[in-house]
Amino acid sequence: MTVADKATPRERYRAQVRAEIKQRAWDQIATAGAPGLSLNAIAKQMGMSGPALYRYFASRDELITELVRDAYRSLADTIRAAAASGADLAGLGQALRAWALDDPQRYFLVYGTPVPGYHAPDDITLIASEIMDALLNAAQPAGAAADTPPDDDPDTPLEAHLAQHRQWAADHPAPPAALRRALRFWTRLHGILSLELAGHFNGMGFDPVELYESELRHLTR
Amino acid sequence: MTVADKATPRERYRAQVRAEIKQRAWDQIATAGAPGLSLNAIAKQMGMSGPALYRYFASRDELITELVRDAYRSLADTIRAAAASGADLAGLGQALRAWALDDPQRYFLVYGTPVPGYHAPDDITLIASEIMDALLNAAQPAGAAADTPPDDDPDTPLEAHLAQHRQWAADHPAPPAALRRALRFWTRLHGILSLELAGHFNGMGFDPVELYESELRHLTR
DNA sequence: CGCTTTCGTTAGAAGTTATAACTGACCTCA
DNA sequence: TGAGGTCAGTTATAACTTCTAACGAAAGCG
Repeated sequence: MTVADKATPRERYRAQVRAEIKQRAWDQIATAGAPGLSLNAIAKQMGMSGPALYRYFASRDELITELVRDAYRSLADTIRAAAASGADLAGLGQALRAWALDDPQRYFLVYGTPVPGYHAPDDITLIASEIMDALLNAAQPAGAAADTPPDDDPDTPLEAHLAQHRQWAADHPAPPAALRRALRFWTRLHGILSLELAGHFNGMGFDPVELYESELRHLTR
Repeated sequence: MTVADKATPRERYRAQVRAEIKQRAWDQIATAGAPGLSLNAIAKQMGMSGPALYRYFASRDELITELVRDAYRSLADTIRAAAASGADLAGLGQALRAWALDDPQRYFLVYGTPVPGYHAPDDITLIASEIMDALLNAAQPAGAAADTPPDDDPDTPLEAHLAQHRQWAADHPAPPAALRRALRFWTRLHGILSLELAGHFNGMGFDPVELYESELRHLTR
């Protein structure tokens, strides 16, 4: 019994139409990118005339914001699910890559070029910090200081800085080394994924997955 | 004596108008991003009516492609200039960061979200490989195998793969270790810059430059 | 059954890119 | 110096886009 079943017929219909709009929006974005999204085209595809869509989304921006929210939510769920099934940092890396390759434009909706004026709603930044939280959890291994610390490249100046500037991890007990590790995980993997999905490796001849795996090895050694 | 001086008055005028169009296009992109670029608005700003611009650029896409080309050219020149003045890999990293921060939207024009259908002209990919070349030069230190190899994190599987898949560096004598180093330089620094310029570090409290410098230290240690 | 809410419609305003046809100025060349 | 061609910029127009306003009709609720 899903949520939709519990609502009035009108609400069910409304939810269904909204879902179809979003689905077709995803299709358009996948083939033409976010700037190629056209409300009019969606309406025509659905057999209704332009302005009808404004009953469901106040503006084109609101629709896109909704898609961004869903993309963030999807990524957060993917990461959390991987973490819940016992994946270590390397496992999270694999999950992240699979999620990115599954729908490149969805990845770019989250991590792509921002519109200068745009400011994400609070609930989206909340999801972002949820992702960060999962990363921080995985960044401090189970037997933390017990056995020989299998650390990747430590960096005292950076850790000193992070120790004093950790608003983003204020409510997380991770030590500076884990903060550093989580940040590197994020930035390094995003660097590869972003360039790969944008096609900057095309024609170079090597397989990006080798580079990705190599970075994962170093991050978790 | 610049190129403009040698041309006919008509060509000089034409070049000047083209330059002014591009300048205003940059201004628009800086404040509204690439999707916010409007040919009509530029024409009005310049005191002429819409279609006049089509004498100078065949389409909006052609104008943007021209801007992308200039952005690539600017980056390549910046990197080459740094390399020519004796900068090592870390120095190139500093130059790259300065260039990116100087005009974030210009950076995104090169490394931002791609339009799915778009394929860059050959001369642009040529500039890209020119950048890669400068990176490869700096990635193999002066006294390469002479003294104790001050290597960052080696990775045999990755280097083995790169040794056999080096089309992108076919005409460059750099050893696999240098290929790996150049690739990591590129992807890691882009990862940080991309997230920083997109504002993903906003409100986290730490200074991205610390992370950037830390990565540079590890890449060049 | 009647009232109200909501959905979808058409009409229209204000934009956009881009093309076609025309005018007028400049530049070259005889 | 005059004639012709080239080229810049114009207006008009088509085909789009987002989005608002006003209206009709259908569906749900008391």
